Amino acid sequence: MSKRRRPTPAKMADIARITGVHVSTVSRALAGSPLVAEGLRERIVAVARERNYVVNSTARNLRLQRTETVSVVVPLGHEGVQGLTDPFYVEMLAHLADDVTQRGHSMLLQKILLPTDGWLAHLIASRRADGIIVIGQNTEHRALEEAAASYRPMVVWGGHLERQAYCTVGTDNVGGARAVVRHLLDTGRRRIVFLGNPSMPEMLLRERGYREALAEGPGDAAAPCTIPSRFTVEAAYEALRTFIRQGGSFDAVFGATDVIALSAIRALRDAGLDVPRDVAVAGFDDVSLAAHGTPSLTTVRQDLARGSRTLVDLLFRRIRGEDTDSVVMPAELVVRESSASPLASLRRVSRAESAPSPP
Amino acid sequence: MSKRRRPTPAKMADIARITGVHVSTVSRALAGSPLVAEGLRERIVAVARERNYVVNSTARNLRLQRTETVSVVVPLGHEGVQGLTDPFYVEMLAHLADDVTQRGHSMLLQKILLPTDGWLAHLIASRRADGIIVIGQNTEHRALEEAAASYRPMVVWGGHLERQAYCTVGTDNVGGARAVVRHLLDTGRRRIVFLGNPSMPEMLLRERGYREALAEGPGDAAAPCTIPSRFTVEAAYEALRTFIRQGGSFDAVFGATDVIALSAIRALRDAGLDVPRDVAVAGFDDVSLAAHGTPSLTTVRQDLARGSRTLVDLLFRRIRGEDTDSVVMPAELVVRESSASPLASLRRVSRAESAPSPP
DNA sequence: TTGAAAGCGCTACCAC
DNA sequence: GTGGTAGCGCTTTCAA
Repeated sequence: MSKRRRPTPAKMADIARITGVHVSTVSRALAGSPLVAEGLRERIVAVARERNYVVNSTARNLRLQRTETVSVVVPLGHEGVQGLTDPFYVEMLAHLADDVTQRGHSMLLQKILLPTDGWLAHLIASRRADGIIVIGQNTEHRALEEAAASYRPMVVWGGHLERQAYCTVGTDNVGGARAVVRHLLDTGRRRIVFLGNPSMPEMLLRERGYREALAEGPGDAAAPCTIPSRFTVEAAYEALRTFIRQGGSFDAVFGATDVIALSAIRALRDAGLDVPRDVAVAGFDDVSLAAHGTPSLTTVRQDLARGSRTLVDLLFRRIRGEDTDSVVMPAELVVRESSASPLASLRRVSRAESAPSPP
Repeated sequence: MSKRRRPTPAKMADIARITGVHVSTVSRALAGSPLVAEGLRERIVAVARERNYVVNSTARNLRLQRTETVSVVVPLGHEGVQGLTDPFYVEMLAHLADDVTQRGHSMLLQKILLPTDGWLAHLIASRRADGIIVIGQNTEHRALEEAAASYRPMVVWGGHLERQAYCTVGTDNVGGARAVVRHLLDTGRRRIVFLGNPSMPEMLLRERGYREALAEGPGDAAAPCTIPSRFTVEAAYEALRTFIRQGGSFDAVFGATDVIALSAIRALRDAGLDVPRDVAVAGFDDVSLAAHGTPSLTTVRQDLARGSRTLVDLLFRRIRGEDTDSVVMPAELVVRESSASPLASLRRVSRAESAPSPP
């Protein structure tokens, strides 16, 4: 309603005037410089605190030629709001917020919906941040390659591809996928499908691990079969429903992410199939939901706390001008109910179902 | 490894030199001022684009006395990483990222773990942002009140309390809670417990709605009973398990949030109780998970897209110096499986259980 | 130890 | 229309 005047916040010159010294002395005092006499410094700090004065970071940053800010950017293809809602990204974000803050920097969060040409170059050129952390390559491998040619302080969470120019931190996607598919084969599954979108590097690597495990597996295992699906709840659900409706035959689903795998479980149940009796399901990520559903989800754990720490650590080294190699962290297979052996399930089921008809 | 020199990015003076005009002209041209001759402007813009020049926002902001940035801050008590992971916050964040970006501003994300005295005053004084959006009051009502006395551009997502000084946007918590509890009473439940932490304003209001509905309900309904629980998966699970173990008697649980309600379902199941046959469960928020679980969750929907838009809209009006009133949005009851009538369940169950029936 | 002054990169006012 | 210039609030070099 009323447009009252905003109270002008104190500036360094005000503090200087009040304490009767020059601004440069205030600046030194507030920065804890040993040049300022002990007593004077205390007096200045006291006045500053009393007036609730905090150094203007814009002016400070202009002078110092830095921003004390890290940009965290999430490129999303057609995933929309849902994309950022994937628990994987979220847990990563929460960790990054901690780790970046701990280094005394602010965190700028940027969602890039439907990346347009030059978005990354523009983001870099605007110099709103001292460094950039990109979460997930999505379909932006090319843009990242180009940016890395001239811009150093950037680290990417994602899959490590051959001969890539940019620095990544990520899990051993191939190894993790191999382990989980081998586990499915070991528990008697023979027609395993892959549900995911191999146009994203991480998914591509997981699919590669899937193919490798099948190639090394028993001779009676069915050939690899990839059902393309974006990584949203709805997309995965629909993709699998369609596959089932079209008569696709399989006894296990390896979802490229946990969100995909959990959607697969729902699609299977809605199609009247039992998990794990009829179809085993496994995912990738080990988001917190994975352990709590019914059935709980077999998956591959990614250590996000460590991932976040590594991302931030490498980024700050790059900001300092160092060069850093990519980091591939080991993956850990987590076996839960959704991939229980069909034989075990059969036993359990027969007990329940045979009860009414006493032999 | 090698500490290569970072290439110095172009500045406005460079563009001026190249095009043979003065910086002020470049500034005007890039700002699209009608003062610059058409042809000249195009030439300048072309050179800038070619050199990949983007205006230095720090310098620009210092000159313009603003930051083109909005701070989104999430105060967390003892919830830790889990707090930010609550799907409710996350969906809100994703929307805010869109809405803030759409206004041409950047979004600073700040998690405040275990708020210390003066955190908000400090955040405001640092002037890293033109305005602040606080998501959830948590236990910071006092701090918000104090800040609002002198700082205008701040909007808070949360419950609207009597005589509060700061501007909030939120759902009608009392009304939503009343509706859901009335629904539980209507479907035959009589011993309804509230699971949540009334020290947070939103939860307090939901608890008030719960009490009001019970007070207005049938005479044979049990007195209100609040089981204190923080809003993390683990806390809610443990709180209810303990209550059950101590012999608490109830036939319905109203969780203060969906995350709490979903944890309650797990706790009940693990205790051998069937939802909704033995105990009905309802939540608040309608996060995307609520619809997809087994059983699906009865809850109160909050319109986050609208909430986010309103928050951002009010904030920008306040940044412009306007005064704005708080907004309370209507709540919508969403009835799903978790609160199905015990009679209906009984019928279904008896059909299934009477078949084997050998005692 | 403290003060004075330059200057970070930009925008806007005032001349012409 | 365009150029010159002051100044946003701060840090740091150089003098004293």
